[in-house]
Amino acid sequence: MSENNTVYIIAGPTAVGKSQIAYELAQRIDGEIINCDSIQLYNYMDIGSAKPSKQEIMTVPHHLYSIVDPDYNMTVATYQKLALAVIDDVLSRGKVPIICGGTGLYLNSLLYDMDFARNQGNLERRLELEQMAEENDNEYMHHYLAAIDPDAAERIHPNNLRKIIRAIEVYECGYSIKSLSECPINPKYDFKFFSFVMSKQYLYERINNRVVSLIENGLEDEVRSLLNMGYDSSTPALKGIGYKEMIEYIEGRVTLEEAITNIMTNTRHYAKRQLTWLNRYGFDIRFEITPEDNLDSKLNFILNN
RNA sequence: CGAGGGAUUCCCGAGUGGCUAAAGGGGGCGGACUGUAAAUCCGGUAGCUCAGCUUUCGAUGGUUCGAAUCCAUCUCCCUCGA
Repeated sequence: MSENNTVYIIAGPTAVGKSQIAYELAQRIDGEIINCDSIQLYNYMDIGSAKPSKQEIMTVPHHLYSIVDPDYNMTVATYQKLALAVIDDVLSRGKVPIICGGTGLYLNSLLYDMDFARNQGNLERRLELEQMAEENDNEYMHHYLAAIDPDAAERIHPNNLRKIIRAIEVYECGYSIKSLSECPINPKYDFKFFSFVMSKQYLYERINNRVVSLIENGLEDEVRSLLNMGYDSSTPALKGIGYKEMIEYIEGRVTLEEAITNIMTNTRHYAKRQLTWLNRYGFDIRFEITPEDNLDSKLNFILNN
């Protein structure tokens, strides 16, 4: 319908207020929001993952929120496929896609022309390799990788078992793990990539407040009901921040107080990793939010860039 | 009041005469990252004019060539007994 291929991206660390910005932006530019948060993809995990409210979801179309159950084996490749399809669908209807979320790798899968189809891997083989890693040490596994795929081995730290195993798995499927630097930007879209950051002090204050409100909003009940559904700490999604700590509390291994401080600490760590990740881009349009900024100042910034 | 135990770097916690600015963990700080990514992993972390010097192991004084480690006194904490 239109040859406009503009895709907005609202990125930033957890708790900077991305969802709200995306929501307001969508209303101004007739946009539709596409989730780029690995945990918000899951059903029944609304409070802990701080999903947009039902009210917001009813007002503006939100895509890829609550689309799989907590035990679903999600991967970037799947996410990429789903998200690209949604982007194209939104564009085809003449609306503006607004990607919102803080999962860096998932964001990369849209921003860059990453071809996951060629790097498949093999789950069964992965289990064998994990077994092999248990019987040997990290160094052994790293040597093993170095023998077959020296380039990958050079890029992966000897202690990063998970990545070593993945690289071996991929190599045995006839491919090689690539480095992001080999990947061009996805030429199909015209990205307007905004990242919102904050001073550590301000961000951490917001994180702490948010954790308190998650608890007040019923995080414990949400986690209990997930456990009642049969999910447990081994379920992939329940390893998310807020969930794993609450499970420890519910199982009596820590006090509520401890669980809360653990959630705060882990969220801060996560936010720091996100900030580090964002620094890699260099082509994002960055807005440093201060306590004095209101929604309008953020929106005007986006609309004027 | 009597008998024991303890005070260690931001926190927890090893260390019982030199190899100790002090293990390990946590936190804080920085970083990496193409199929679990809210994951996984890495590096620093007393100060300085930084291969050298200065300050640090409750406080003060002592023994010793040399002390977080031994001795004395003091302060605070814990346990048991009155």
